[in-house]
Amino acid sequence: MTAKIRTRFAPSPTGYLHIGGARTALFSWLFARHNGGEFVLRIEDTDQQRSTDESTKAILDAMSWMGLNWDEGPHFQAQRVDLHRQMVQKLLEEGKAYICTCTPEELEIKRKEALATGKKPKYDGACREKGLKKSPGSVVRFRGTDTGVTVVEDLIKGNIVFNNEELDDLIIERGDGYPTYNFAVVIDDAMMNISHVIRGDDHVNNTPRQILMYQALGFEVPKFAHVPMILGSDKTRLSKRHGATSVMAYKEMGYLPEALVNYLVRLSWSHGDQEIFSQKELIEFFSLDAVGKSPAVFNPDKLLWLNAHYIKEASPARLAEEMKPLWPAGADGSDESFIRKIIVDLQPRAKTLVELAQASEFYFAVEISYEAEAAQKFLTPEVAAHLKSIAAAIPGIEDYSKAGLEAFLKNFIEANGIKFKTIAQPLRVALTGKTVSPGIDEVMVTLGKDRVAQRINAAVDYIAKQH
RNA sequence: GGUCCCAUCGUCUAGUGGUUAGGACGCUGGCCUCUCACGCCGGAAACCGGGGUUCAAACCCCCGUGGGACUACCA
Repeated sequence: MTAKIRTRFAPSPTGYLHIGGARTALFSWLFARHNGGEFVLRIEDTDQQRSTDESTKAILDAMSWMGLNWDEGPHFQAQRVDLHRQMVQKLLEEGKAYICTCTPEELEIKRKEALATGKKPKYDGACREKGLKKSPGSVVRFRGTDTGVTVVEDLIKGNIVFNNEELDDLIIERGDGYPTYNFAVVIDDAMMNISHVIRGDDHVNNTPRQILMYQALGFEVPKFAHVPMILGSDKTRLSKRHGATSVMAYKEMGYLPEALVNYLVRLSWSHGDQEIFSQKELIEFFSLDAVGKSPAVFNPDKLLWLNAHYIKEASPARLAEEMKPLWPAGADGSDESFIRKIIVDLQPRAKTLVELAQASEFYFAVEISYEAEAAQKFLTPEVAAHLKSIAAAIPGIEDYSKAGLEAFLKNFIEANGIKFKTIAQPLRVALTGKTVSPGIDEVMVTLGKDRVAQRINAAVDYIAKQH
């Protein structure tokens, strides 16, 4: 029997959850779920300077919002330093690591020199054979090998071969006594029995050194899968310059989590020609075999399209819930059936929840303010009489439904010998103040008899005043 | 500079030796129509270049070119 599949997401709490990190987390989560394995969350907070509790919370919130639930954790790496130090000690005792007293300044000078003379800017091994003892500010380095090769058997990229001589003697314990990332990550992944390390491919160059450490420590080497990065429109690493990169920023802009998830999963992953995936389908279909090797450019337009799709598909009840904090200031959200109708009217037209909220303003308005051009063009004396009689007839309509209203309007134009076009826009402006809105009948049903009659009469008054 | 990775429409991608190179976003023509959306129908749009291998290469190999990552006492 093979060991249980365990994946992890290990963000460092130095900011918000980034789109790229979220996609990596999503793949990791899907892989675990698809295989009936476990997904663990570990916060890599060994950088005491930059890590904050606020960031940790923000990352957890974003994960939850996206529905990426974890089975274990969050573990905090900083709480495990005793363990890390024990392992450092073990390597030291076995001669697989050594003390180094080179200062960052010295190293920086050597690096620059090497670069200037066209040599490799790697650690020169100055302290390697000195057999130094621990001293204030000294660091511990992992002793590498100068011969042989290390091959990374990557589940996405295939085998990658590294010459060991290219690999630095990495610092594994810093001057402040804290472990460095490359060491802590190995210890933690090994001790947490992570079977598959799924992470961004910016880590591939670290992997051979990590493999050497697994071996030095006598740990089993996990499987690796390095997922390609997400790039901005100019094909450089996605950053703020390309727009919002924080997951929660998309929530605030009115995106549904399933839209973001669906969008992100299709970056470097595909399942034939399918574009729309439910979470269930994702878990069913996801496979690392179908993850591509090349980086993907983040395309906000497609994400927006997916969001519009999911808004259309969402149940009005669900949207009513999502919309609660978003309605325009002063809007009365207590009338549930009114809210529901507004949502149904606007659903096919809104690309984001924020857009839906903006488009809803006229429904709630106590008094309609007309767009100047709209009023000038459509609220004219010619249509005043028609509007007046429609307003007068509203209370008497028995079947006040979309169908009933259609019949009423049809009847009305025929009786008056006019085209529907003659009164459509004037009615729209009277009811909404704008020339663009959901269908007249839909708006009338949603607004209800009283508001409709009142608004049309207000328009009639307006016309009288203007002319 | 060194090491490593990558390369099909503008973008996300399907494709694993023989296809009219398919789908999606965006763009665009039309239909629907009370406006705007939605929806439907149609269109333009790609195999980075050069060498091989082969009867046959988008697919395999090599070399270029281009892009990216890493090269910290960050993760």
